[in-house]
Amino acid sequence: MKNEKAKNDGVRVRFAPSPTGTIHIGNLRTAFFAWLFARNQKGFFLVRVEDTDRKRLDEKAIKKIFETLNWVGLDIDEGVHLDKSFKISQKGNLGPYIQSERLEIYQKYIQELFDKGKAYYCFCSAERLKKVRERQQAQNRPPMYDQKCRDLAPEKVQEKIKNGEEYVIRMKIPKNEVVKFTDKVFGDIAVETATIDDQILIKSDGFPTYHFAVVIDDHLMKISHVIRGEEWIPSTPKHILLYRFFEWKLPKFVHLPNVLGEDKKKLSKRQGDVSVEDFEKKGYPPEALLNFLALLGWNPKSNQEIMSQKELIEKFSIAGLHKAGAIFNYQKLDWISGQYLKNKSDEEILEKSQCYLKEYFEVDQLESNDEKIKKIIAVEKPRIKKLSDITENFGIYFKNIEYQKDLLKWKDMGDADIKKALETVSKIVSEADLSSLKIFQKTVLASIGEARGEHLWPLRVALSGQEKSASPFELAWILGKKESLKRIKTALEKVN
RNA sequence: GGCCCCAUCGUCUAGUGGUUAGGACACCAGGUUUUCAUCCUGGCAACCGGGGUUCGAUUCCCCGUGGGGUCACCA
Repeated sequence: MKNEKAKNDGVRVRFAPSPTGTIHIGNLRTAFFAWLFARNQKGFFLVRVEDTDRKRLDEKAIKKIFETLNWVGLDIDEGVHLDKSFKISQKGNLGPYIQSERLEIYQKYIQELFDKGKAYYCFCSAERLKKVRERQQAQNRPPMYDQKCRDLAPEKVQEKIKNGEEYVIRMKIPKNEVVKFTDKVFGDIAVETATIDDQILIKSDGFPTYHFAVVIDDHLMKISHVIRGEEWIPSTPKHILLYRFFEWKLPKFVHLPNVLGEDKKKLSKRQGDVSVEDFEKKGYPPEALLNFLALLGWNPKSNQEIMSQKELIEKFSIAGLHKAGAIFNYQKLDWISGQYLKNKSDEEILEKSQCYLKEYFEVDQLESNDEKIKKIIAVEKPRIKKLSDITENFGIYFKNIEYQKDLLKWKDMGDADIKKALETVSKIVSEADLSSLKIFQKTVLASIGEARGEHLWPLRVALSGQEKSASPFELAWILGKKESLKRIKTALEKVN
């Protein structure tokens, strides 16, 4: 092993995705912060799969989730991951790390709760529960379980079970207590138990709910810091009560402020692309996405915003976390992404753009245009924000261009002036060496002397047909002498 | 509705009991020997409101307002 540095066993954090869909951009941020914290502290980053919702389970989701994790490059120390042959596998001594494989464990601990008188069977039907809630809401009271089964006589319970009645197992929330805890981000939080529902721990299908499984697993897997979204703050007291019932040591709680959409609501599908896959498809470099995400709700206490992963790890600290929710700003993402792209080699961009190129070209076209595409990348690089932008201007280079004659006009030039300018540049191009962009540019500039705009503008329009484009030198360099001369000729025909 | 949380430029944020309230994105203007992009320079732009504590509050406390989250056999 290369990593001979001793790890800090005191810091163990986990990312616990649910295989009900793809990874949400907000979840990725949570995972990234957990990962940064683990790496900063030389601790452990684990991944656990929370697949206790059998109804919403999506078999394909698991694979996708781990492919996404792979794409962004968050390496794990323990738990579930994709092995070298891209198969889902697990590593570590405290497994299994997939909750559906831990059912006996939950059984054991629910029994302990029964023994301690902290849990009870509940036979209430879903319909009854719904009615109770509706009645409460009609009275403007908080919807809560009315505790009908909480004090059922043991004989009665046995009888119902014997009769095959369906049941769930609920936790007995103590009455008239105040649960207090200190969140590393939000500070002290206190909640009265009277406002906490008798939470279901085991569902009628025998699977645990999140609230139960998360406490058992976090404890058994020696999680030191529970890092998750702020939407979990209201249920944290339930978890704390469970820790108390079991007499287990509490982990530290680190709740992260939400990532919001433009409407200031928790980012969701309604606001556009929220799946990490969407950003991958658009060609945002993963490092750029991560860099952007890191800046949402956290700041490095310096003015530097573009940071390598190494710098991010060095600078990360929970103290730098902000409390207020942060709106996801696409313009800033684009700027950061553009910064990363600008610093990439042409070769890397070419390699990573293959999927977009294949979308644009037939296979044989792709090969024959190889040299030209490389030149386009060199020229368009500072113009793109994400890799999928690369084919956006391909029309100029690979298709016939169309434009109005007037576009050729620079300032107050007349047709005769344009004609003269085009004839001049045509001659220059026909005699120039186009193999080197630099030399070509020098040659042209030297030939036209002071009269730049009146030569370069018509030339550029003749070559691009666009109001905005790369420089005429770059265009000619990409198009080649033959095509360039042909386009200039076409332009001349317009003014003749 | 109950409970919980939050509040600095449009957005992401820094910051302090006394500052010209700082940076970044976006936007605007100028420059970078034609346009666009890149790059550089400059500009616009914020402490939610009311009380209190204090010599002095954007900062500390209270109330209000606004926003958000949560109250499932989903996580």
